[in-house]
Amino acid sequence: MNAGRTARDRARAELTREIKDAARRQLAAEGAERLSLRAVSRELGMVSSALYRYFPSRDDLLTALIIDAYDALGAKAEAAAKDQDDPLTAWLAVCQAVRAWAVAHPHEYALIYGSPVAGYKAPESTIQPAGRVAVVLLGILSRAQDTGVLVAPAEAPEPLGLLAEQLTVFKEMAPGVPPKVLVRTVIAWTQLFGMISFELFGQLVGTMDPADEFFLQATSQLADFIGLTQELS
Amino acid sequence: MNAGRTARDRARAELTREIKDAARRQLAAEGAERLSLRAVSRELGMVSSALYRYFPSRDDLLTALIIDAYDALGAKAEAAAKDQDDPLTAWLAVCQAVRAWAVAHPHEYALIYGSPVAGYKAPESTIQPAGRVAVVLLGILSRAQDTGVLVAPAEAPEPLGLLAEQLTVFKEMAPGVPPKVLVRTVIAWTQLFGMISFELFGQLVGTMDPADEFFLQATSQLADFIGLTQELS
DNA sequence: TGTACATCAGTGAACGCGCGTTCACTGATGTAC
DNA sequence: TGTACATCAGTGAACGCGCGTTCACTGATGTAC
Repeated sequence: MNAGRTARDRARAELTREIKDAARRQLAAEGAERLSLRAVSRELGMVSSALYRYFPSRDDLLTALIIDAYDALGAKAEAAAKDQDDPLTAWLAVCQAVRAWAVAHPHEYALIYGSPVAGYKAPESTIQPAGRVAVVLLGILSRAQDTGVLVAPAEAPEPLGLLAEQLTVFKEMAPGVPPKVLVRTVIAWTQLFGMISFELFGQLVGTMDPADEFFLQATSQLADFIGLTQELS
Repeated sequence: MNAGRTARDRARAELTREIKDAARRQLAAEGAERLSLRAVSRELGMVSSALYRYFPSRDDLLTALIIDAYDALGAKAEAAAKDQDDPLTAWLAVCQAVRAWAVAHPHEYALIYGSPVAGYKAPESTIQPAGRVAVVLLGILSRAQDTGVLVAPAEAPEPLGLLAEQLTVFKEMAPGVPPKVLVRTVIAWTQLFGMISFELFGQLVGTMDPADEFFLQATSQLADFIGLTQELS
């Protein structure tokens, strides 16, 4: 049926996609700061004002790219988690998947996890896609808890006060997981992206570069840190 | 005497400083991408071409700002370390100092630890200042080793292969510290900046923001992770 | 101490560039009857 | 099925802006004798 989908609608959807693709190519080549509507329109053989039929401003195009980037990364993370039954293996697979995507799309990674773009204020619509990787990680924890392979480290301190309150969101997403493990998960989460940022932004050059072994070692130790143990088979 | 220091020399040194200060103010207000020679010259009441007597290009001005930022941060870290005898306390103090500087100078932080500036290639002269914080952290480890408060965690795996080789640089800077502790130190190092970047770049909004307690908790656990124990008094 | 020359700082105009956004327009596509 | 009107996509010109960098210049500061 395709109810109500006219040729115009289809053309519009396709061109919207083409614009985003061209913008993404520029992003990959030049970085977010250099992304310009005029250059995108040039690549598409259109006049620059025509883009305003599709995106009301440069910022809106940026927002679309940001959401797409979060979604692309989130999808990779979700796929990696789904392929693995064992939580520990899943954890490592997700970390690898996140890094692999980042290495393959450094400018898109920088767009979402690097310094904020000058003069750009991320709208609310980016919040949900931004959380997808965290949701995946918490899901793994939750599963580990259910299957009994999550062994809360005895030496981890119990979070108190504000810190305990701030965990509320995570508690709902990973019910049953002890608060002290949740704190460590947040630590591991920041660690994961910290390493990737250091690698991509050149801080490891001269030391841990290439970072493959270091990354594997670090994410393994992190899994241990949060209490993910080997499945008893 | 001031041998050979003419009035011209002094004027030159002062104006160079004023240019950098004005540039830093713009950096703080607008971010690195928006930093422009013309705006700097305007603020100083000079004509834009006059700046070329001081910096041969915009990139050279950027390089100067980058080096200054690394040096400012490095100085804070060194000062924090020097004020503390106990390695564990020193570790926490350095982490706090690094974060405090970053929070106070978010755009300078972004300049050195955020996404690379488009079209800018950092020259070699930035490498040494960039390493100062790492040197401080390794120094603390070294001191802890000497005073016997460094207890290498039994469960930490021994690094092998490439990873072990990549530690060479660190081994020289912290002689005697076991390789497996060095690996964890690098992990902690990336963790430190990962958390700060997440905080400054807005990834913690809605969860761990404000991050004071989380940061303190995380850096404490990191100290434990690398094997820094309480001084026996 | 005084003079002649060299060095340097800052000026002002110009070059050539790219950008985001607006606006009145033409022609094609869609909708209601 | 055909017609009348409304909606939309894309054009082309223009506005107003800011940028980095070059260059020939004038006047002040420094140096050698």
